[in-house]
Amino acid sequence: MLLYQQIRHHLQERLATGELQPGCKLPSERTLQEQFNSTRITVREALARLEAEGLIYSQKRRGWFVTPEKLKWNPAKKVNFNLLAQEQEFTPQTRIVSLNTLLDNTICPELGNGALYCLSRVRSLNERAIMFEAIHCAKARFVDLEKQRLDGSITEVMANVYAVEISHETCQISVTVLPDYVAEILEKNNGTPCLKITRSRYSADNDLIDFNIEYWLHDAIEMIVEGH
Amino acid sequence: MLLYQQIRHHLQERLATGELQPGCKLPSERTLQEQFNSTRITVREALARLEAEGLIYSQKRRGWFVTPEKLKWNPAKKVNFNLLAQEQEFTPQTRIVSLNTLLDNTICPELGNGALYCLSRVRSLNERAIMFEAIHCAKARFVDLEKQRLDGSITEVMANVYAVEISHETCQISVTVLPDYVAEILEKNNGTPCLKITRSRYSADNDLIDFNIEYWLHDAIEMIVEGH
DNA sequence: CAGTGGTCTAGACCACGAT
DNA sequence: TCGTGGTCTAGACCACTGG
Repeated sequence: MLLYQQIRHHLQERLATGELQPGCKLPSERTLQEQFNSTRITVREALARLEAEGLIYSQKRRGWFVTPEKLKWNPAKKVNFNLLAQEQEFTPQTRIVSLNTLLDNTICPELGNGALYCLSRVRSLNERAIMFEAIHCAKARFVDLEKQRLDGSITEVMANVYAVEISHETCQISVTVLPDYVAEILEKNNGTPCLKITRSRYSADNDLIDFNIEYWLHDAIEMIVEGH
Repeated sequence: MLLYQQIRHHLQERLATGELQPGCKLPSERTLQEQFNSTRITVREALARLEAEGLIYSQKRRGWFVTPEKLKWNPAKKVNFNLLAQEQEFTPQTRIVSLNTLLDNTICPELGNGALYCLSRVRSLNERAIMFEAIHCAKARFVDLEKQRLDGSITEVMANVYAVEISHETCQISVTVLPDYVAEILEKNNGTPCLKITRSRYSADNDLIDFNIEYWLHDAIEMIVEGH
């Protein structure tokens, strides 16, 4: 039996029995190294696999932790992140990273030639940052967006303030790694796996209203999809 | 700039310019090591990140290769793998791994107490194995399933031979790693990231017809989801 | 300040693939 | 048989965290 597999299985067992509870800190790499008469490289081989599996995650230079419950999410339904999280007994939080104006639209031709807003936010569950998103919409359509509350549901701001209703959307979902600048913002190592979701949202008459890019930590979300 | 980042960016660039074409083999780890005056550990650090990103993949002890195009797939639609693949100009293939009878159903209580069939298959695109699935259904409902063609659409066999129509389904989708036995079958290293999809399919009167577990290589699939 | 994880060196042996 | 990737050793220095 391979050494890193032994370490991996040892930790898996301690996770399965509940000896290591969600959120709690694992022994340090050097402790594990001694315990298994091995080296840090080999220990990290095991940890990397557990991380890919979604069982543990690292906080930069702080240590390794047991992954909390995943948020269950149905991408086909209009989501309100805060409500969804609360239903599942998480404490959600949204932090605004920036609101920029892009003078020339190179992101999404469908949104026209005019200037765009780009709203970047980080969302957390129980103090753990799990998602970064960049929301793009036409500045002309949402004048003075910066004067609105932007840490809640954008869908609701669009509906209530600008009378723009979202009727349907298309998502593309793939598995990749956080772009380096996103990893920085989420305080993750570069190369951290994630789900990338790009989302185009339309009005009833098929006008593109906004175009969003989301990066979810791969171990923080589980999708539910219902087919006809 | 970190050394493994330099190596990573160097390869990313060669991928972006098309110098390294989909399917083609990368230089060996030892070649890269010399080229960057580094060590294999560091080179592999870069390769691991490119793999997580979905840009390259490894074939066990054969080398590293550029990832081909992804299959685009809408999980909310009834899929026929072969048709879907052909539409996107792949050559699909299905290999039957095993058809077992499970005498006591510990997999899925909803399928009743009776014996279950468990059909395991591997699906490939252009000779690359990209998915493993285990299909579970009640033996009593699909007697002599082993006498049917099982390398095509099971949905069609159910409809045409057994007059059982699937009306709707629920999927759960998460990111994890291949279980070790699946990694073996797909000839991947253990710890390879994947999309895990569990799928429950029902008849119009809400009878559970089958319960399936699928493991897709994370770099082989992109999902499209449409929301109301 | 001590301890942590992140990065890196310079080797080694093995099983397996290609030839 | 030779080259490949897979695993492993025994160290090192650094940046950062936490007390």
